Amino acid sequence: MPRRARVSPDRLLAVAALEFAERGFAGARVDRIARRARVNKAMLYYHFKSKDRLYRTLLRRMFGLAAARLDAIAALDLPPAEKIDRVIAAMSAFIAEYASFPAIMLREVAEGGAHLDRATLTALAAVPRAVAAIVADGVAAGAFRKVDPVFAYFSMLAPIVFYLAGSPIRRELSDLHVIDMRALSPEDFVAQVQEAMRRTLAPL
Amino acid sequence: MPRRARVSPDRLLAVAALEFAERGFAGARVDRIARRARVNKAMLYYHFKSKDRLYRTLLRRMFGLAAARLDAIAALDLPPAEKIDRVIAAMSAFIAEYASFPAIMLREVAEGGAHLDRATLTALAAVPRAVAAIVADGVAAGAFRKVDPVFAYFSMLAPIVFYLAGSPIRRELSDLHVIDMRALSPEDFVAQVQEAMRRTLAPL
DNA sequence: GTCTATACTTCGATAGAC
DNA sequence: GTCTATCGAAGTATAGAC
Repeated sequence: MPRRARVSPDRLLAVAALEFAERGFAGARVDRIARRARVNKAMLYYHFKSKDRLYRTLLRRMFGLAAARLDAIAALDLPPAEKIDRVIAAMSAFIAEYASFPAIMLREVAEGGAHLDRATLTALAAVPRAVAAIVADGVAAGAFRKVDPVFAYFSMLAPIVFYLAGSPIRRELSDLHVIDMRALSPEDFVAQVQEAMRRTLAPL
Repeated sequence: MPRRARVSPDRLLAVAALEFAERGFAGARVDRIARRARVNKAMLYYHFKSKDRLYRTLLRRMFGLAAARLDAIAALDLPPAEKIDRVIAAMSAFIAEYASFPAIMLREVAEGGAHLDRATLTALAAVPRAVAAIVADGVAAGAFRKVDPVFAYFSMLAPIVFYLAGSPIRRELSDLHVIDMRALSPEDFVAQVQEAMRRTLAPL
């Protein structure tokens, strides 16, 4: 066993996630990622070839993990309303584990997928696909009223992603006494999204 | 009257909005803004001093305009539910006029307000403040159930901003035949958000 | 106010030793 | 696999003529 673990690509990716979430693709600095991961910059290039490939590798993995969890929920034998509840909880839990996810997602949507290749876009698309499938099933079974699955996807995940990605700016606004939006806890927020989706999807 | 209008800061800002929306602050290129506006780069610096100040000027104006429209709605003598309906329609109309708004908003939330000064953050905060005030009034008057105003703000505006900012990536996904999410029109989307908010806020 | 030319800096990427 | 040193491209900003 080596005294010090060999440089693990996983750790590099975790550090890169922080940098890309905070600064975006263009604002991220390869030097800074290397320094934060305490590896040499040349090592980073040895493992990932280029900044682009590092970024795409990170996103493919992140979106793949998120989609896998949603697919697992979709495959359960549960009432559609219960699945939606779990999807919301699962995304919130996923973000608690991968705190960089919301900012990266916001940036990538704004970016229009500019730096992404087909494989990465496919991984990204698996997230709305999983949610839309659950909603479509619920509508077909009469458990939900006739809503568009894409609308339902946006109205449950956009608030969560937006709200959680917005923690830094809310803190900034509070610190400068511009406006205080800290009263609502993330847990309460998620619970309110669940309640809102029950009402939004209920038949009648 | 001069043959060619003098370089107007307004036109520079409109062009800058496109560039910042597409590429973000770090990805935006001053050269490119100048070229797209068909002015000399030195001219741009003459008017705005620096990239930072150009960016802040743009954001202050954009958020100021949006907040002014919401404040006007808040001041009307209407039932709270009707105001919420109008807020959603107004934001959608605002984005139709200023198409760069959603992407810039997404990026700035992800960025945590890094490039913003106090005046710009104040302008930005006026948007949630206006919405939260309407919701709080509605709750106090018993027209809405007891929801958190910040939650209500995110659940009505995040889907709209996210969905409209996402047009480029949805087109990209369609073109590559990854997933097709074009069935839902922006008008239908907005109408569904209005319906969802009615249900979310209804007493009981 | 408007332009050309350029100074100065930062960054992504690689060569080459070990 | 890991490091030091550095190259070349690209970017922000300004000096100075008109």
